[in-house]
Formats: sequence, structure tokens, C-alpha cells
Amino acid sequence: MSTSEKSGYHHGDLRASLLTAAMRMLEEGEPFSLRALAREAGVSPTAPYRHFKDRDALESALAAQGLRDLKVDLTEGRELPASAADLGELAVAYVEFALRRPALFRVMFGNACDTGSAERVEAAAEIHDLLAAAMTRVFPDVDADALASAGWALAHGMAYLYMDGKLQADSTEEIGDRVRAAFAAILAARAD
Amino acid sequence: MSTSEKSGYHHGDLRASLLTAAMRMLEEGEPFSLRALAREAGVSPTAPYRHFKDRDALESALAAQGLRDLKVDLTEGRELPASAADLGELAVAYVEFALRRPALFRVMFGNACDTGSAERVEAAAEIHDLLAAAMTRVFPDVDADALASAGWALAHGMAYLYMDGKLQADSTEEIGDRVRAAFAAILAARAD
DNA sequence: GCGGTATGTTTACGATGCTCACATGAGCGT
DNA sequence: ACGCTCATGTGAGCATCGTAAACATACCGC
Repeated sequence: MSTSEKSGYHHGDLRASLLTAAMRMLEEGEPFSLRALAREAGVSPTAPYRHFKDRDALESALAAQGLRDLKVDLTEGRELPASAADLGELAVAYVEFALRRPALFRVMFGNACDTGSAERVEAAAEIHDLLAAAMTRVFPDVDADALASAGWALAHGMAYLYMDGKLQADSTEEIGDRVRAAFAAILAARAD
Repeated sequence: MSTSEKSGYHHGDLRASLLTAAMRMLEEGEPFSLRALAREAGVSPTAPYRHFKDRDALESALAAQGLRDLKVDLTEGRELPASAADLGELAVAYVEFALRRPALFRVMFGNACDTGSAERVEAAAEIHDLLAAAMTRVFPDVDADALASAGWALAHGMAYLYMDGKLQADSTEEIGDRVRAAFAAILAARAD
């Protein structure tokens, strides 16, 4: 099974092949088309429609996978943040994911959530919860919802600003430093 | 002059007509195509190419206009922020612009800056400077660059998260409140 | 074995961005 | 007033895309 070729007709594992091909294309260059995925899998241009209602459905599956990957990046080898510095590192991981896989990141976040895809909704909720838990753990005294939104937005905004070239830096390390600095700076600022 | 029709051939002001048609479409629904713009202007499908090298060029012009509009929203009837609360209001204005004209906002920020368009580059720089000036005015003691990035990213991130349905609220007012609350919360949080 | 169904194929439609060769006519110098 | 030229608009055409409908195949349970 898996991605092996079989007899000619009946690919054997088209759905998975399409997803991995799409994922690879997203990570290499930019745009993928259903037809290109079909070509890649050695299958007719409309075959993908046997597995995905339309392009959006395929993208939702990709998004769900991406969200799971993101969660791994944000948790694996890392305790739940206990200090402001830990939060900064979490933000760095978030932004680095976005910059390492920008096209995927856009698929994950760049459109309304399409409540039809259960796996996607769930994966998104897990990310949300993870970030919220981190923020409230470090700052239990502050309005939890507002702070969680702020932390997420800060990381998310930095990710987009760097992805879209609105902010620039020479290296990934430098971007990481800037993210840390931004977090530190806004936490150092005091409202009167 | 302006958008009046003339003889049939030689529209008279095609470039401007295309831009306003594109702007209107962006604000009404979603996608616009060059061909649709041409139709709208009552002109052949390839006429737009006399005025814009390609789709990106047209989008850059739209982006520049959008950035100028944003700057107006952020400055008109508003002093340069002098307090944390003022900063919150600035962020609210930023997010409200994004939610009022989301498709335009994506055109403005959703791709690398294309240094080819001088007017766009300049408009973008003005926004950047404006935000930076606001942040450093209110918090002169903190690392200016880092803080400016943080403030921008916070507003930008909230804009995207609400645009893309990752955060939700019932009304524009509620979103405004949440943005204010997020700003207040993160400024209230203290690093250790 | 047999048949139903999941999976692929073919063909087709309408749309898009863009190129290139051609048509028009507005504005200029004479 | 005349004629040129060049900016502007036209037309036909290409490659691509997403998607639908009708048809073909062969896997799997009986």
C-alpha cells in the first residue's frame, strides 16, 4: 500500500498521494493546481474529484495536517511556557513555522474556517487552546481572553509581516531575535 | 473628463475607470478579473494591458491607493497618540479598516512589496513611519524598533485573525472592544 | 462466480491571464 | 488643412484552470 504504483487503473492510494504531492508543492514553490496533482500522481485530471469535493476540500485537509504539524512544533521538546521568555520562544517557533512553510501557512489561516471539515476545525481549536493556555499560565492575573488574543495576534502578525516582506531581515536567526525583542519590548512597556 | 463615455473607441480615461471598477469590486464581493474590469468599462478584454503590464501592476496601483486611504483613516481627526489608550484606538482604526475592506487589505499586504511600484513603496513606508512614530512617542524608553514591530504586528495580526474567522465576534463594535482589550491586556502584563 | 460500488477516464464547458498582429484616431508639426 | 506617428483599443488565439456528466474498470463481499 502507501504510495506504490499498482496495475494502472486504480492507483491504490490516490488520496494520500494527492495530499503529499500538494504538500510538497506548497513547500517547494507556490501554486498547485488539482490538475498538476493529478499529473504528478499519474492519473487523469478529474480523478481527484473522487476524493475531494472541490479544491477547498483538499485545502482543508492540507490545512488540518498543517495545523497538526504546527502543534507539534509548538509543543515537542518544550514544556508549557512558564515565563515571559518562554512565551517569546513559543512565538519564535510560530513565526519560524510560517516562514519555513509560508504557502502552507496561508492555506491554514488564509480563509474562513469552513466548518464543514471536522478535522480542520478540531486542529484549529487545539492550536487556539494551546496558545491560550500558555498565556494564562504565564500571566494568570490578566484578562485571559484578551491576553490570549493579543499574544496570538502578535505572533501571527509578525509571521505575516515577515512573510509578505513588510518587515525584513537577513536571516532566520535575525527574525527570531526580532520576534523575541518585540515580545520583550511590548511586555516592558507599561500603560502609564 | 473623468469617467464619462466619449466616442466609442478611445475610452478617454480607461486607466482610472479600471482602478475604480476594481476598487468597487474588491469592496463589494471578492474576486475581480482583468476581463471583468474590461467588461465593466465597456472595452475589449485586452485593453487593460495598455495601461498595466499585468495583473500585479494593477494590484500595486490598488495597493498604493489603499495604503493612502489607510493613512487617512489613521491620522484624520486624530492627534499623534500620546497615551496607551490612544494607541489602542489607533489599532482599532487599523483593524476596522481591514474588516471594512478586507479584499483590499489583502491586496495591500498579502504579497511581497514589488519594489517596482514607487508609489506603492512610498505609501507603505509612510504607514510604517506613522506607526513607529506613534509607538515611540508613547513609550520613548523602550527599544523603538522592537516596539514598533510589536505594535504593528499586534494590530496586523488581529486584523488577519478576524478577517479569516480565526477569532470571531458579533459586531464591529465588539471587535473594537476586543482589540482595545488585547492592547490593554498585553500592556498590563509584566515580564516577571 | 456475480454484481454493486468505489475509483478512474473522457469529453466538454466556461473562465482566466497574457501575447501578438492589426485597427483607429487624437494630436502634432508643417 | 494635411498627413504622420504613436498612444490606445480590438480580435483572435494559446495555455491553463476548476468542475460537471457520462462512461469504464476492477475490487470486494456475497
